[in-house]
Amino acid sequence: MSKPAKPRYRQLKELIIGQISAGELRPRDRVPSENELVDATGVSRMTANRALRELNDEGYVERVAGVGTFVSDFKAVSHVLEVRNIADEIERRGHNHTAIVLVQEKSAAAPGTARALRVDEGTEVFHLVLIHHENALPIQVEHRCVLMEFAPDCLQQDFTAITPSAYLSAISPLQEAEHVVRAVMPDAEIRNSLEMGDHEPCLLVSRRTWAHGRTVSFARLYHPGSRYELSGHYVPPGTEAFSRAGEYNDE
Amino acid sequence: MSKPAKPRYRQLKELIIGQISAGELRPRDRVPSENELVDATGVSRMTANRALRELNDEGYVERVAGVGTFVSDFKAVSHVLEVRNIADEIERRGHNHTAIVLVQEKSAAAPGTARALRVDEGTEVFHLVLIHHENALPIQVEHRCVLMEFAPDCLQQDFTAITPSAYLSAISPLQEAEHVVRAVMPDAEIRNSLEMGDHEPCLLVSRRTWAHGRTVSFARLYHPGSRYELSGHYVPPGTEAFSRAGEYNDE
DNA sequence: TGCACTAGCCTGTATATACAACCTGGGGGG
DNA sequence: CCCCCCAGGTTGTATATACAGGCTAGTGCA
Repeated sequence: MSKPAKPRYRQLKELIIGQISAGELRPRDRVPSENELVDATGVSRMTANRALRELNDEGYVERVAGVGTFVSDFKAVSHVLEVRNIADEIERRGHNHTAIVLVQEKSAAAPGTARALRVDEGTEVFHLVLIHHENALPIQVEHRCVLMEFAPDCLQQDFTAITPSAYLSAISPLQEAEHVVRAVMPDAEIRNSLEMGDHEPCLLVSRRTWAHGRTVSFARLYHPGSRYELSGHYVPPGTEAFSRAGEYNDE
Repeated sequence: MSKPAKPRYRQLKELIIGQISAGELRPRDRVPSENELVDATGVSRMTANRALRELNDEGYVERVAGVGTFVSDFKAVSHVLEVRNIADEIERRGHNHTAIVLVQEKSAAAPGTARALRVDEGTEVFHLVLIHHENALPIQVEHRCVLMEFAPDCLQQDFTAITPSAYLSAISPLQEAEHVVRAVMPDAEIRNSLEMGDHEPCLLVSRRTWAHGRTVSFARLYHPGSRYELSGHYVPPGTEAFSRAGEYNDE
């Protein structure tokens, strides 16, 4: 008994997603046009159109009438849980971003990290610790572990020039991301690094990213509670955007 | 000079969204079938199909082959920033939810609240304060302000039986939502309500919701940092789901 | 009464065709 | 040399048509 047989527009979508995942199509590359897909696969143009249109709606590609279809940068894929690059975020606010690298080494994965990355405890991974500054004020401590096979030249990178997040996006097409947000009290090291007062809480974002179905990286991002917030809003498609939230304290 | 004229499938979508927003079509109501739309508006069935299909993709409606198209509940609209109903969330974990109502009154909006709701300072609004428990352990303090015109019978509701979030969803189709997440230290009242230790931080979620383009409600949701986390992950459509994150601490 | 089957409506997909709008590059005129 | 304009490729939309598959209600038979 044969399977229900996936519809052809779906097969086309998966073909293209597969090429993006495999790295054959990289961000900003041109995707075959509708007519080229028609010639190559024998479907009708409306079917190719539907495949590309849905890939566009889902953020995989961006289409420009009269020009063509191009692979998106990952950030465009996810307006769900945006994979924030702290440097972009700061620059979008018109501020200046700088970073200090505290640790950049190969070391054995600690138990929690090993579980997060789904590797055996003690597996060697790249370990990074950075402090990110916004206008000279520390805004994030980044503890990151990266699987060695995905970024063999990790120790040679200058992470004051390009953030680990941007570096990983560049070398590997990120496909899945998971965030867990918690409020925690920082230990002395984090508190010092972020120049925080006593009894001031941290917003801790734990982020795992995947590519090709495998975990690539696990990061713990600590932010001073008094200087950082996460925000997001949902606007149904077709509605006009509205202004962002500010601070709303009643005292 | 006339406008570019929106495409007809878009007009159709907006027509139906409008009827949902206006309450003419309520959740679980049947939406006209493709052929009915063809007869009513003169478009071709493919055009009606595209309108309904996109409304389905966007979560406004749900379609069942052979049966029809039906208006969704709001929760399905946003898998972007899910509008969490704490009671549903707790029940999904298989736990027991109870709530205590501390305040349920009409009062003047404080400055920050007035700004968040975009009303004049001192405007009378409904003010609610609840403590939500998960298996008898306090998990959330909810400070909520609701515009009176949207919920005139707010003072008569029994919010131990139905959460304010569910109540508001039921009386008005929520369309836009905004969340801001911060780590803060609780004041004594919150700390007591949540049975928290000293120097333990709170995860504060500020949420505004809109309907019909107007702000409906503004809520501050305080959670004990040691017992609560927010999580979300992005998986591109077509990929198999993967297991959720747990706790990853290295000490 | 109760069961099986079918007619009919609904959505899902696929195709061929047509025209509009957009963008780029190149050729021709000033 | 520069600018304008147009040809051709590309996406965006609309339509008519066709067939497949899911679901329901009602018919009719046992």
